[in-house]
Amino acid sequence: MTQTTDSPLKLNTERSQANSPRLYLLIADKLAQNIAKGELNPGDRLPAERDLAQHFDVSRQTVREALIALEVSGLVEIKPGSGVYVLKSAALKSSILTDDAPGPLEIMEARLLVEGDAAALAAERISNEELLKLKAYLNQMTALVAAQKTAEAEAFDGKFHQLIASATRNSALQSMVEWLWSLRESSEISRAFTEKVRRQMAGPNIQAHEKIYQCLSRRDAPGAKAAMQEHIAQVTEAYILLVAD
Amino acid sequence: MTQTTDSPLKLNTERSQANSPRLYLLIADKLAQNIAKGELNPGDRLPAERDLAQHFDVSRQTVREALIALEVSGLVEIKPGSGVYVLKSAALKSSILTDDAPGPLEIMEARLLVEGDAAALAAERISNEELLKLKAYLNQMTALVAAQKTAEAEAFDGKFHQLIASATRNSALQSMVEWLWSLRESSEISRAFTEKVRRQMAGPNIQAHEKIYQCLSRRDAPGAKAAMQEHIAQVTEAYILLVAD
DNA sequence: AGATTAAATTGGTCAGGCCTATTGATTAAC
DNA sequence: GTTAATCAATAGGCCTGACCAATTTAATCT
Repeated sequence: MTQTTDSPLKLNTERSQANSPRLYLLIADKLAQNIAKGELNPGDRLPAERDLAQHFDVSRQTVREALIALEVSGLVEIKPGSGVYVLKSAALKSSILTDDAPGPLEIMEARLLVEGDAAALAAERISNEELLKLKAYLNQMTALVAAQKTAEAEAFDGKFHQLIASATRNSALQSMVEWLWSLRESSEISRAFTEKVRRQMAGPNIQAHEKIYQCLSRRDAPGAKAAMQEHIAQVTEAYILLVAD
Repeated sequence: MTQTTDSPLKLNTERSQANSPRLYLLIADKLAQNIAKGELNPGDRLPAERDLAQHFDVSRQTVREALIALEVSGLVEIKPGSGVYVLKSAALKSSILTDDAPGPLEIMEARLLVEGDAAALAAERISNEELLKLKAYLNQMTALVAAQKTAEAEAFDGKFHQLIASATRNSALQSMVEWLWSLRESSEISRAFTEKVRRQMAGPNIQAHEKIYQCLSRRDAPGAKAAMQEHIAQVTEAYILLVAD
């Protein structure tokens, strides 16, 4: 869970139709799965490049490329002369790749708590500049919703929440919000829920976001927290209603 | 902030000096800088691998590894048979990637909020079995502290907190607590922080953990939250005092 | 046993080669 | 003349085999 907005491994990008199953990506994927599956624990040293090459029946260069992909993704650390080691945070990062990702309700519950806290903190620390930016997002969101462009509107929804997290001046908090947001697309079931909600509600709730913005602009920490939690709780409610189908 | 010219890629993180200047990271860094500098605009195609190799006076494999690093970082897209293209979001990401790991105080602040919430949730959902396990951890921690084995005691400290997070029945929350805990070893400064606190305080604060356990055992959510936050605040306080040195 | 040194291991890089996919120009067909 | 098939140049994908530098481990010598 680094600051990079997208998922740790963007392996198999859009491979819907036998596109380019580049070998090193397959290898990287397999290794990542092994890490996520717990067969490789944090701190463990991976087999030597030469051994991996033999095991997967590929060249050493391909293995190297896979390992570099994993390193840049933050799953492993390559120590020249020593070996390749699984990082402690690897399990969390690779969890996005696997099916044991948190469910929609878990995500929403976590967001309720974390983003609530973040809103409260942000109310005390947000700058006027950021408030202006927030207002701008809100306006664009409003316009896009009015224009029925819900997809684009949701992009600003994300930016809105992310900016609040950023205003906490706490990068750890920011990363967590980012991560929770990214989880919406992490699993099949989450994607399905996001899609359903997207269809059900015609874009983000403008009033809810407006209320959050108002609280932040007057530096009302408890109010911001309450407004944020109310907002997320409302979305969660929509989730639950959809389950009834 | 350190005066080390932050590269767009988080490659070569916090190396004080000539640690492992792996060539492919240098190449990736240079290319990323060119992108960030605007010399390579989104949509542009990079020179061919063979040309880049000649330009940088390195082997083609090294260039390939650099390009793969850039691709995983989301800066470029590699189209087999066609070329390497700068992505639209490249400029944005190259600036985002510069930020480093959360600092000790950020970590503690995040823990204060997240673990506080987690404790409250856990109080409502923890099972008797888990309470027993928690008590067992507490006992072992106590014994180890008494025996001056602070290192082993801290291991149970971690287990204690992790079990509480687990008791929330929310895997997202659990992952975040796990991540925050792992961050203690993520950077040089955080390691130093952990080490200092470790030396200063003779092991985990038994009383604080006891209080948390008591609240959980009587299903007192607000109490558990308060106790947890008080505990973390106390550790943070200790750290701030140490900085005064 | 402890310190020192030598050997084995591991990642880093280079060289040259062959394959497949893409692309654009050439040519053939309509 | 326009379109379609063809072919060659170019791009990345992957392989073999080799050598270097850092690290680790084993052997050796106090």
